[in-house]
Amino acid sequence: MFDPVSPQVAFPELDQAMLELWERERVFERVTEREGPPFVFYEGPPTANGMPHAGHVLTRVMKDVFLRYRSMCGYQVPRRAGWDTHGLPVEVEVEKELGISGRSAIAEYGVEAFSKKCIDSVFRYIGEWRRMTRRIGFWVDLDDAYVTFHKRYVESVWWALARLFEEGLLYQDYKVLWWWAQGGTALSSGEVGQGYKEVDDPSVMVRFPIRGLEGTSFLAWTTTPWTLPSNVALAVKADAAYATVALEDGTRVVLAEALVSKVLGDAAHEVVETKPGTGWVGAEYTPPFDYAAPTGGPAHRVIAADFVELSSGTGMVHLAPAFGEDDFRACKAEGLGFLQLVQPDGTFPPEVTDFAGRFCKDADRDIIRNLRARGVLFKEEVYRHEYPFSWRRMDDPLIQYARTSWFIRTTREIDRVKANNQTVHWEPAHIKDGRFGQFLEGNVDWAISRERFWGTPLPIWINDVTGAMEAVDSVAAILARNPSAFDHFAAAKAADPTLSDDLMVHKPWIDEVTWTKPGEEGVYRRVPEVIDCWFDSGCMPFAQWGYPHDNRERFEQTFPADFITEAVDQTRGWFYSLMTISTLLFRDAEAPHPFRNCVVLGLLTDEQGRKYSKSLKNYTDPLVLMDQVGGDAVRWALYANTVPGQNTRFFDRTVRDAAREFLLKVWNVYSFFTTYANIDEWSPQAPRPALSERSDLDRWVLAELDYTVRRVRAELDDYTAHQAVKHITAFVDSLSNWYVRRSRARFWAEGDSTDKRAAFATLYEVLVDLTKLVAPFVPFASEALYQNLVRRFDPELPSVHLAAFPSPDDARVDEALRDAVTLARQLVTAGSRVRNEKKLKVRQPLGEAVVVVASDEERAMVERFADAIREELNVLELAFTSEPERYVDFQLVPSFPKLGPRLGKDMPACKKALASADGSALHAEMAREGAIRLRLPSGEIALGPEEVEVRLTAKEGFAAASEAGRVVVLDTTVTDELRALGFVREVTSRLQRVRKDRDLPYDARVTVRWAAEGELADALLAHGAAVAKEILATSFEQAEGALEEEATIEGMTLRFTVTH
RNA sequence: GGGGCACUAGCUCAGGUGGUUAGAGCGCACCCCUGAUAAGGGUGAGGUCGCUAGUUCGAGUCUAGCGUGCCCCA
Repeated sequence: MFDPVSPQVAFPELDQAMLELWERERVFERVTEREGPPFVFYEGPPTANGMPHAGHVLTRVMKDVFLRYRSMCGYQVPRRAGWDTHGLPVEVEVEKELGISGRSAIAEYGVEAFSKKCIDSVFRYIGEWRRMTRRIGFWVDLDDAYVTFHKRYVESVWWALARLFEEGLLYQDYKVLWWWAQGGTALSSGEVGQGYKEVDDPSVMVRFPIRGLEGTSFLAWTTTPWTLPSNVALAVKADAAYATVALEDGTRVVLAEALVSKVLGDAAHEVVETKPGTGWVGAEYTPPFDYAAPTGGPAHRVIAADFVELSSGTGMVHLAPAFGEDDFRACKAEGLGFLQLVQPDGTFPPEVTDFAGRFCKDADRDIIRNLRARGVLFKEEVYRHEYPFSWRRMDDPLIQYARTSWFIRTTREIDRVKANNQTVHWEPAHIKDGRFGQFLEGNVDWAISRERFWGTPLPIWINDVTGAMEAVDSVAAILARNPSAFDHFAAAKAADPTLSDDLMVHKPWIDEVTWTKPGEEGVYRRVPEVIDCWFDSGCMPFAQWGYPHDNRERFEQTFPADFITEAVDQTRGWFYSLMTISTLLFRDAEAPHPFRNCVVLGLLTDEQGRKYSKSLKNYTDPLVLMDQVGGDAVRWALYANTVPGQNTRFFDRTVRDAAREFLLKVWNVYSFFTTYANIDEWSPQAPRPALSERSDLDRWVLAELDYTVRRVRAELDDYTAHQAVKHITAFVDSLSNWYVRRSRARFWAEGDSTDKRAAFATLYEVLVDLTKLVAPFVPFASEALYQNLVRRFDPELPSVHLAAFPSPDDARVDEALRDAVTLARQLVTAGSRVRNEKKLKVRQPLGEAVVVVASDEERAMVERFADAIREELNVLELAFTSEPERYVDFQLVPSFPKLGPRLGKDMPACKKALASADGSALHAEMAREGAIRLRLPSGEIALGPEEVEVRLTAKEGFAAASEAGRVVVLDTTVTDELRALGFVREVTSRLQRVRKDRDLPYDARVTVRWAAEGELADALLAHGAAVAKEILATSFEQAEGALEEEATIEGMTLRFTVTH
């Protein structure tokens, strides 16, 4: 016996039961411990210091489906979790918690205490992450996760950095970067990109008096007035024309000729001279401020630069090399000096006497006022543009700021990275040469250092006297240089035994590590920087094992990954860091590495296409949704609705639809099966008829199943889950709406028969395979089915997830059968349309349906399923006509795919010739001769039967309809006999309803007494036995007197009593 | 300013290698079925496939330009 299965099911409760089952039976452990060829997966480490949302759910279920699939295919699939624990996000959370902000505040609070706080903060929401991960059914080993701040992990990262240093790929340079002054650090381009917002900024034109030309000034333009005290040069466009313009007040200004009217507008002016930009190169001028002089080279002269544009401003650009990347490069190329009159905290230094101590951008207004007062300001405007702010604190504007910084020379190796990229399978494919490829094209050296606290310390020590540098790759390497290097940490640990050993490789303790070298003066001291946390996560292929200090074998076994997937925002994040680091370090490895297949997921948005956001509250907490409709519904909805790389509007309705359309349909079939199997005491151990003994319907559904298995395997091998879902959905529809519907009577037939045994065996086999087929997608429901359908009879495997994924079975393949059913269903559709149009309800039997098909092959196909078509259309006879011309018009259309290559330019003529010819005659000719001849302008051609399609259209005047080129004609005459049969159906239906209303067991026998008059009575007298059989009545007798119930059929009264 | 992606039915979305009747779900209208039943199913209406050119015998599909939206970068 199977457990009885109610058609009503509470999926959330079922989820819980399955989760408990998995834990009780250690299913996850058994899956991962199994032997098999490896399928390597890398988990991109999330940061657990924020709440997980639906987007995280998407990546987790997408990882899960492919991993479960591979496990079921016999691979050994390691599923190690990881956590990203360093970096600015963590620091900022702690700052918020402490109510402090900025580098100096942290230094004041104490770096030691701050680092301890960071460790506490990193796993603040790990409970929520664990709960979400478990609830959605993502199998990952959270208890053996790699953690980026662990000493062993940090040492691996050090090893990577030391290698790069030795190869000259890690260097220090002075560069202009986006600088977060309040936070005291530079930001990576990815971080900067997250902080753009639209703001109004001043745009000023300032007079720069030309030396030696009394009364004449360059008119230069800038949008950052606060950089004017640090002016070093002016830039012109070499080949542009520059005009000297006399103004009303007698002064003269120089600016690009093209911009004269735009800048001066209606004001009276006269162009007195024009010369090219090159004519001004070298000219000297007096800068607007003289707080300090540039050092290291000449200054205050005009240079030519190619980035000068004439679309706005004056065509003369103020250059402050300390505060602009272009400026820096241009001035350096000319050998000019340098001046940086803003301090790292963003304030003006004391020598800028008028503005000392003020935040530079806040001083813009007063600087403009000062310029105006001195008559140097020419014009002031406001312009609106996108400007970057700190993504962690959107009130803090970033500034471009020259700093010394550490870089990885990625540009030197970028061709290797590109070649590696070319071998990766990206899904969707356009990422390779699109977003990711383009990013590589624009590659710049990776600014890797951060002047912060909580991160992997840069493992470079510099001799404070000689300047010699050393990179170390481990604690052991440090101890080899100075055995007592960590004595201070040991002392700290003695004072506080809870101090984690992982902190010995972190600030501030690591900063106290020093050494000397014999015969060399000076002390080696560490540089102050930590590194970009993207470098940490990019090292995970080896750092998760502590390689190369540890686990060399494990690393080699798990490199490269077969599969990773994350959202599109990781293109410049994890995908880049993984591939770049791997390419630089493992240059001899066979490409692709460190990942072979990468699925790039789009963003989830709300119904209006807006990003999910906490402040808008425009999404339901995924945990709440799962508790309402179940984890499988959420998973299925995500697989069915998200295409890799595409944003998806995902909201509650999507999930509810998924439950209804898919899960409930499968569940209903399952419930149907168990109900009748139990009534018949059928069990899987019962003898099963061989395939050849089963009906066409059985072999059809098995052929469909096999087709689906092949398609689903192919799609999952290609990482296109959404396509796999489509094939499964189509199969479930066929199973439910054709196989089960057509087979119902076979299951409730009396007694025993081969056909009945075939039906049970077939539906059982289909359900078991379907269960395995959908297990990677909907692990909970499939497990529930498996437990009841399989495990109770075969306790060997405790879980569907330990079973083998269904394999193609050549014995089941039957394309002809699949085509025949497709045709039968098309004819049913056409016939249903006729009934609909003629208002002939299906319960009224009709005498005959005439089918018109185009060929003998089609006729044979139809005959194979004639019974089904008759029953579906409720007609007594299914006939074929010998004179199709009576009912239909024939039209021949060229088969374009077959004829196109042969005929080429003659195609339109061929189509026209066929359309204008007599279709019936052509059809007859084809039947007679096996080919038809057509006269085209270019000559005569012959077309074979494969080269044309025959289309039939129903003629007017018949109850007929065409579908896909076939026609069904119904005889709509309702004879008395047919009318009587209609009554029988009506009465049967009413009586069945009574059984159901009384909740009688499916196999309960009843007796019926009835009374009626006229033709209704005649019908029941004639066909009472048929009614009785249908409703399991042991007697069905006409009666007099008091009867309990009454029904009206076509205006006639039926009275009856049903007794159980 | 540069790059990427998208634009298909009222809504949400599918549509290998170009092939001539462009599909699904939801919604809507009409209807059917009734022991899979607090479900299920059928039929229908609804589409200049963003616009304009081009390549081709043939373009939702390929090319170019344009428009709109989103993402990324500057």
